[in-house]
Amino acid sequence: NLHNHSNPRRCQAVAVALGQGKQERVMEILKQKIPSVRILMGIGGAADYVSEAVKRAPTAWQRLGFEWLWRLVQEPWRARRILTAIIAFPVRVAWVTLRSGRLLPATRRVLHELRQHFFHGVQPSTSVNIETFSIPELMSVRTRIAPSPTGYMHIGTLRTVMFDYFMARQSGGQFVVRIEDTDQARLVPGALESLLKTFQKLGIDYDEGPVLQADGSITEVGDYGPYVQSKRLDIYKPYADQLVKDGHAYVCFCTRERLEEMRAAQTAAKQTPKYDRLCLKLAAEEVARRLAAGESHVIRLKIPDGEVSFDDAIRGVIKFNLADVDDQVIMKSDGFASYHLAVVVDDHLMKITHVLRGEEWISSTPKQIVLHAMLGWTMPVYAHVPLILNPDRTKLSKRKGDVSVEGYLNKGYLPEAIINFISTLGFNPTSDQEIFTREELVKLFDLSKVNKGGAVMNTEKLDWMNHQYLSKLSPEALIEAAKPFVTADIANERVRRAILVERERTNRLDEFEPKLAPYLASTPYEASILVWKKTDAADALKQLQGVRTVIAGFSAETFAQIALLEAAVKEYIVGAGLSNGNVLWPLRVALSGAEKSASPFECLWVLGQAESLARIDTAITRLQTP
RNA sequence: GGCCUUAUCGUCUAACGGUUAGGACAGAGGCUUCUCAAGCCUUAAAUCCGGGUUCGAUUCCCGGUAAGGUCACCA
Repeated sequence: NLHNHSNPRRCQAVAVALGQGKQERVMEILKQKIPSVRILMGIGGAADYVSEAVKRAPTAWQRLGFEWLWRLVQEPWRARRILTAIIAFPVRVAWVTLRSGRLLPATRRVLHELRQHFFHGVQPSTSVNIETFSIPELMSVRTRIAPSPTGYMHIGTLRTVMFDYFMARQSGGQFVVRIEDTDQARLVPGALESLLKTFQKLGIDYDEGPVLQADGSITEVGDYGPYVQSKRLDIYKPYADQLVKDGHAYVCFCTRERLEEMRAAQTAAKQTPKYDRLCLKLAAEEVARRLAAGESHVIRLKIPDGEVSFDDAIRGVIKFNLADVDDQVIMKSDGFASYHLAVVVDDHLMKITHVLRGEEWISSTPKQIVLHAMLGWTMPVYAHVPLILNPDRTKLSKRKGDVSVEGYLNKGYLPEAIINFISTLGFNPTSDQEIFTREELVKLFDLSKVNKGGAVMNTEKLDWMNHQYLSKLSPEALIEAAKPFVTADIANERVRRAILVERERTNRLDEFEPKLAPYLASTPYEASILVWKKTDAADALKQLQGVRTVIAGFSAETFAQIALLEAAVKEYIVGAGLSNGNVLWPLRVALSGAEKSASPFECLWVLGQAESLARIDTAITRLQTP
């Protein structure tokens, strides 16, 4: 039994009266299948309290904490269970406490309740509203993302995708991709392909939906297709007709002009724009006649009176007065279902259990609740995730920053970094960890821990995170990742080494291109920068000449490793009784041509012996010719 | 304007009534060092305001304020 399963935040597992040892087994299964379930404690006899199969002790007994004694007297056959609860359980808690050296949250809670009970006479909390669900049903979490193909994937969509993905993967359920393209006017050619390609680039796999093949064609996988709404047109119509037949919806012939005028008048009168139900008054014969005449029409939902509420998995209960809800169009005059009908029908037919979507959808939820009620369907769990914001705290827009996932990919952010960053925007399962593997997120994701407030997209932090991921890449993986971002030939050993050396100073892959140039061709520089701050030009010249002879004598083996080069150069410095700065500064500048650069040893390694000597010679010439 | 939602350092967040309000990014300072970067250490920085409930409120309740979302034959 799960307390209030529709809201995971308040979802607590209570395993009940299945017999000795079986409660633990149920807890175990629950914990395995639904990691978000929090198990507080299990005490024998809970089911009896819940079902009120036992008569509670008189209040005085309860207050004094002797209910167990009362029950023992009343129901001696329950002695074993009651004694287990009052003796064995505390003993076990004490044992766990001693062993771990700290109070478990559940224990703290119980102690708190006991103190409240004894010192303040507060009644212990009791469970209410128990609903029963079978475990297999809980296991089959099905989430979906339903983008409309109007361009690239929005960064906010990606976050919802990740949350959907985590929920499905952690429960062994399915993640479905469905394309919502019922608005023919907004179709963008190629947008669907681009969207699916982004899924591939990010390495996000889904169980059902359209899949982009290597040859560019699109095929579908899954048993609940088609997964593109424009291919499901005939599926919606019968439901709309049924709603009309049942009196839940009606035909409307109002022209767009009339609707516009009506709204203008309502706005002028400071009323909320809402359809005035003119066509609801039409006689059945007239409707039939005008329909037969082929008059352009839509079908509107007849929103009933009253209130609806739903339990949002992130926000808790949200209530609406249906008087504020407009009679929504569910079938458009072109014969296409509108969004509201299509989602409800599709989510139902595709057996979606959890609907995760952006906060902007909250106000359209009542329409969908009404639709569910009219069609006699049970509602999925709704979770409205917060918006991603511009630095000025308005809804993220193209004008104020990059909103497309492609855009971030093209700037050289690694897929895993983008995913890590976006998944932990508005959600963090820990108090001090920032970098999470995808597996960790799958395991730790918890809808009830998702923040309610919108979050500003902080690209500086994304840069930092990308740098973290970049520095963890293997040399081969780094070069592979950098390949699309550099124009130089990646097969060139010098290019490869330069990338490896420069990664320390790189946040994004697109920063490599300008950094590679100085390694490929020497750049002009002022001779004065060859001189270290603590010395003069004469010394710089002398040190360069000295170190040049040493480097000229290095073997190919020495040039194969940075560490060997460093050891060899430093051996020379120490042996000749010189100091690091006097030698290394001019050497480094001679090699890199810049005041700020990688270490001289790294430069030697990248450039190789011949090029290094050539650059040192150039520097020497510079110092000699004033 | 109606309805709905939200509110912890500049930013992202942690703290399920008891913490000196924790971490991260960005900032400042230091160590290291041939420079840069990285790394390490230190530092500054927050519970929107007002009531209530409570021995005790960032946390629960109410009221303000501010911000955002939404009010289509778009999704």
